[in-house]
Amino acid sequence: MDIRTLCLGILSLGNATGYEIKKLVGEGSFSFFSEASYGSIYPALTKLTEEGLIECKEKVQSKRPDKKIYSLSDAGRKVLEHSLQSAPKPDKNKSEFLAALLFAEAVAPDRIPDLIDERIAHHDHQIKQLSDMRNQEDGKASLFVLEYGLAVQKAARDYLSNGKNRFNG
Amino acid sequence: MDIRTLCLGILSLGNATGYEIKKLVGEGSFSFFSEASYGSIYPALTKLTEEGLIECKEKVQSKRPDKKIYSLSDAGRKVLEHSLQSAPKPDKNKSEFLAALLFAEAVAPDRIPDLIDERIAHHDHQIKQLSDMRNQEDGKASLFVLEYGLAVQKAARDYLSNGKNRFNG
DNA sequence: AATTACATGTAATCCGTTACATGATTGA
DNA sequence: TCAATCATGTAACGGATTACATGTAATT
Repeated sequence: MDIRTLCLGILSLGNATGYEIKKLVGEGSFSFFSEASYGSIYPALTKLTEEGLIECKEKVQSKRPDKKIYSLSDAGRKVLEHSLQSAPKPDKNKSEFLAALLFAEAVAPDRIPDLIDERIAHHDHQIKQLSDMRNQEDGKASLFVLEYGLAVQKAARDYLSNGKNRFNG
Repeated sequence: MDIRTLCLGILSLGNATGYEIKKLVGEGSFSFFSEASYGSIYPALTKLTEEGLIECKEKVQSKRPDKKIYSLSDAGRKVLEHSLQSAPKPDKNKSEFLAALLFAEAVAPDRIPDLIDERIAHHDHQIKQLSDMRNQEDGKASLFVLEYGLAVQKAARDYLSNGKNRFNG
């Protein structure tokens, strides 16, 4: 999924500014399965507007910088709908943790228990974040996706805490 | 983790050619948490050799193209060891499936059950692959990582099959 | 007093994939 | 006979991040 479709999709859930989109993919409900930086979001929004797939309303603010609130147009909705007809491409998961764990066996085995403990803490943190978000989610799919994330995080944490003793002795 | 560290790490587990490294990250035990193409692997191996972090033995073959078998040098081992001391960077997970699921609610809700069924089939396939690999794994960490993958895949599949009915009615 | 949040945008740079180039051998 | 496997490598291209540029206001 390219950045353009990502923007269309996020806007299908509600109007937003570039800044807000960045927050969503950087820390919010999208952050555990997507990512993007300002350097890709802003140009994408400009281009989508030129193409008529989204619309832009400028909102002048006094105590804050002016905003550009984007919304999905009918044309954009159709394009998004069309994109969703084809099968999603397989996930891309890059995990330095798993790589480090694997490589540590040969060159730094003492490091493994720490690596796992830090990871468990990390999962706990993620689980807490997602749990907190759950109370704020609205849509069915939105909740479903968030709980998918929760289920995966919990499984990972449980696997690690049950299995870490393999490296203690 | 950059491509260089990835190569060092893979070579820490055993000697390999560029071709074999590509197979490992593309289909093998690494494929579910890492990725790389020939276009990045071969130049990386050349450069690591120039830097003395890996060594290269050319093996002339008659019925097959000649091979370059790479192995980790002592210097390379130290560099790898050092890399593993710092905390691994957080995972990067890109899932078109989750994005599609989320976006489908607004523009193509009828598509959701299919999306989920295809995903369950995909998880089943992955689980089978990983289970098959499990019997061939050797190292402790190698098995541990593979089973981590299995645990996560199973949790995802179970979550989806238990929850998909939310979108049927 | 200093940092974070708000808010947008561009240019340089990095990094990696895709496509190209080559060619024998084996299995379907 | 045709596709896939084995095997290495480069060049063009694309896409995204990082850093830069700017400035107010709220928070710590």
